[in-house]
Amino acid sequence: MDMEERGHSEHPEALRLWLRMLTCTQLVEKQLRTQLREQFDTTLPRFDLMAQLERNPDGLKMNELSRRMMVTGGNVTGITDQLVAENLVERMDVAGDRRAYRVRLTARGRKAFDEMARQHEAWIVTAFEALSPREVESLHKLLGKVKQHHNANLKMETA
Amino acid sequence: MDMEERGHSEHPEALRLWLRMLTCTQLVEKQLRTQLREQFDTTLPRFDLMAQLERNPDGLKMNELSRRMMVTGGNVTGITDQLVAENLVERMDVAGDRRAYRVRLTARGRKAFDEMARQHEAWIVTAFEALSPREVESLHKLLGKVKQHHNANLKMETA
DNA sequence: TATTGTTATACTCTATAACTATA
DNA sequence: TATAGTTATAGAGTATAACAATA
Repeated sequence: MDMEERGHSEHPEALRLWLRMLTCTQLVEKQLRTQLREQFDTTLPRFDLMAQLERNPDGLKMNELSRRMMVTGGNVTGITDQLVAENLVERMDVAGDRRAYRVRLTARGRKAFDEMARQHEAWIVTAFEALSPREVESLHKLLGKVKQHHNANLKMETA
Repeated sequence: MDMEERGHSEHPEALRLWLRMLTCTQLVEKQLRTQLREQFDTTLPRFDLMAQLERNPDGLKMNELSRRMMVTGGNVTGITDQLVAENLVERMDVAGDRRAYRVRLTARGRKAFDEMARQHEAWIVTAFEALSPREVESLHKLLGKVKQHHNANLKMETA
């Protein structure tokens, strides 16, 4: 039927779960990309970067953006360049460190983002409307365990 | 902290859930890509294609692969070409339709895939080991609702 | 020396559309 | 005309590594 056919034939439960999770994420993500492109002529990474800045009105340094978006620095430079060219974000000097910038939304960027975010939220609500509030909470909690476990493992490797 | 900072400031529950789900998927997927590349010099789409064939020993037509992998036909051609060049899959003629092929694993491909699938399975089991069997089942079921709802919506649009 | 950020580059993945050949 | 598959192209998305400026 779809991606869930992937994997080894023994198909333990964790594998089945992963394939289904991947399918769901891809379904939603594909829809988001299409709609962001069609309705706002933008992309998911651009939306992500602006979303990070919306939550940090004082701006974020490039390396902070890089870490939060989980991509390498060079990519953040590229996306930021685009958004600066469209006057949606701006690079501010950081007092005391002439190497660094603080990137933040412009007034125009904030306005543009608010509009996109409203739509984005509606798309997401629709995508999960089959679940009751309790189920949404339950799913969120279970995924929290997965995430926490992953981060714990990362720390062990780094240490 | 990470991607979950994305989104509108009101952050209804569905949005929080989506951001967490996206984070989890990306964490696992990034790890899979890295390990597939380092240990087997391959990629996720190549692995996906072979996994589809492993579950269909008689092979699949190009358009069937395209649908199951959720990508367009041209891409399947490209990935198949690579795998054919490495003698991991082969294109068989379809009796009665000279336009179509049936793609299937070669003996070498099956052997290579089995090895990868074993590792892949172990990675996935590790990724979800924070969850009890009951929790895995619960997560699987909840995501099933999301998937089903999405497919139901698709059908309505098509009809 | 280490860090911040940029540049340059290359590759994977993807969609679109035009194309060939069969049906 | 419609379908199976390919080709060509363009763009998104990403990682790597070399680099400049500053700490």
